[in-house]
Amino acid sequence: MTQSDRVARDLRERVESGEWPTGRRLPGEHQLATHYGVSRSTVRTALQDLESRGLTVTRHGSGTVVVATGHDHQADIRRLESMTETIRRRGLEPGMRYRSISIRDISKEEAEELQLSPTAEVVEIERALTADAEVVAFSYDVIPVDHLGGAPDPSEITGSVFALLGRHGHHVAVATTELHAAHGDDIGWGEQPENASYLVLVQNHLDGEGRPVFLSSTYFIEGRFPFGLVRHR
Amino acid sequence: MTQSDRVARDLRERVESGEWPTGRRLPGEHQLATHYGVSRSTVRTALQDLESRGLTVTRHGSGTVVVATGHDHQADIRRLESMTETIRRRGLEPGMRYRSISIRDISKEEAEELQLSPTAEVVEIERALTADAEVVAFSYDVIPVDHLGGAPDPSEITGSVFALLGRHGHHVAVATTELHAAHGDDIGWGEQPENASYLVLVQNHLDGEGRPVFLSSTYFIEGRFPFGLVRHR
DNA sequence: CACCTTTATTTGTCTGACAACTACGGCCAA
DNA sequence: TTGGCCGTAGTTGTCAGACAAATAAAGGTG
Repeated sequence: MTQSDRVARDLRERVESGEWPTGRRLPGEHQLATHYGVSRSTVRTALQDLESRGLTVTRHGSGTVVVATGHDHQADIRRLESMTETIRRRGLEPGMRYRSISIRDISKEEAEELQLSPTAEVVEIERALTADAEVVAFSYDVIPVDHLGGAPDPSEITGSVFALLGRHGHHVAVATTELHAAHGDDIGWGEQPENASYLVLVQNHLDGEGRPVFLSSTYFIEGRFPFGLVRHR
Repeated sequence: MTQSDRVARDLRERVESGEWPTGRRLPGEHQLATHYGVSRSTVRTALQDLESRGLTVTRHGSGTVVVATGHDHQADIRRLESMTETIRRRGLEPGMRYRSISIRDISKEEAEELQLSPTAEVVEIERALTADAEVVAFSYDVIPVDHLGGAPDPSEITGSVFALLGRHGHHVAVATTELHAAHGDDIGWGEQPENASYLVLVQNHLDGEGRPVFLSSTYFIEGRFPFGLVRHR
C-alpha cells in the first residue's frame, strides 16, 4: 500500500460520499498535495487512478471534474475480486453449494490456455454461488492439480478459489475475460429459474508474472446480480 | 494529445505486437525515458496507462511485467467509442439500417436520467448495426431534441450518434453502463436469428462535465461480436 | 543445504521550476 | 448593446535531479 494508494482511496471515498457531486471541480493538485501532506506527483498518480476508474476527467489547464460518483451498488466488472468479496461488499451473505468436485485429464484447449502439458490433471469444481441463500450464479472452475500441491483433499476445497490458491503460493493478479450471453435450462441445476438468461464470464486468471493459474466460466442469472462499469475514452 | 499519450500508445503497440511476450519484463523507466527522449515522470504516466488497461503489472523494486498482450481482436468493453469506430477497428465495414426515427414526449424515467424537464421532447432512433453487411446488434437511442438545436432534420441523422452530437457541441466523455443478458424473438426485427441470446449495454452518456447527453440500449447478438476485457485488482 | 548479509537494480516519492493550456474579465470597436 | 480581442491568473503537463524503499541476485557462513 503506497502513499498514492492511500490518497486515491480517500479521494474515491470522498467522491462516492457525494462531497463533490457530479459536475463539480475538485481542488487543484497543489491544494490537494498540501491537504494530504504529500507531493504533487503523488496526488497526480492518485488522480490518474480515479480517472482510470472513470470517476473523473482531468483536462490540461482546466482541472479535474467528477463525471460519475460510482456509488451505485452495482459490481464494477473491471475490478477483479473473488465472488465472495463481491457479494459481501454489497451487504449480502455469500455462500456456495457444491455440485461436484472431480479430478480428470486436462482437455487439449485447457492445456493450451493454461500452458501445461496435455497429460496434466485438473480439478473441476461445479458449484452454485448464493447471496443471502438465493442462487445468483453457477460456476465451473478448472484448476491444475499441480498448483494445489498434487494432493487435492476435497475437504480443503471450501470458500474462495482465490484464497485456496493463495495458500499454495499462487496469487491471482489479473484475469483475461470474455463476455457472453446464454439462456436455456441446460445451464445450472437445482433451483435455477425456467428458461432464464445468463451473463457469462469466461476467464483465464493470471498471476503477477503473467502465468496462467486457473480457468473459470461463471453464469450469472440475469436480474439477480447487476453488473456495471464506467466506460471512457 | 500529450507526450505521455504518445509514449503510452507506442508502448501499447509494442506490447500488442509481441515485442515483449506475456511474462516478460519491460525495460526500466530510466531506460525507456532515454529511449523516448522524455523524462521519467512522463514514462511513468504512460506505464500507469498500460497498467490501468490491464496489460501490465508494475511492482515496487521489481519492475513492470506484461500480463496480457491484449491483441486478441475482441472489443475492449471499457473503452468508450462509437460502434462505427469499434467495427472499423476490427477491420470490418460498419453500416446501419434505420427502422424508425421518431419524436415523442420524454418518459418520467428518461427525464430523471437525463436531468431534464418532464415536458421535454426526445428523438428516438431504432436501428440495426451491421459489420460487413451482417447484423451484429440492435440499438435504441434516446436524444433530447434540445441537444440537436431543436430542429431534428431526419436527413442529418446519419452515421455515428457521437459525431451527430459533436456537431452540436456535445462531446461524450464517459458512459455509465449496466450489463444485462436477454433472449427472445421480441428483440430486434428483420433478420435476427431465432431465439437468440443478447448481451445488453444500457448506457447513459455524459460529457466532460458530467452532464447527461443521451441514453442508449444496445443488444449485441451473441457470438457475432465478442467483447473482452482484462480485470485486475 | 539453509540462512543471513551485501550489493546492484528498480520503482516510489520529493522538491522546485518552467511550459502549455484554459477560463475569465476588461477593453475596444462595430 | 454586442461581439471579438487581449492580457492575466490559475491549472495541468513536463522536466531535472535527488533520495527512500523494495526487490532480486550473488556471495558468505553456520
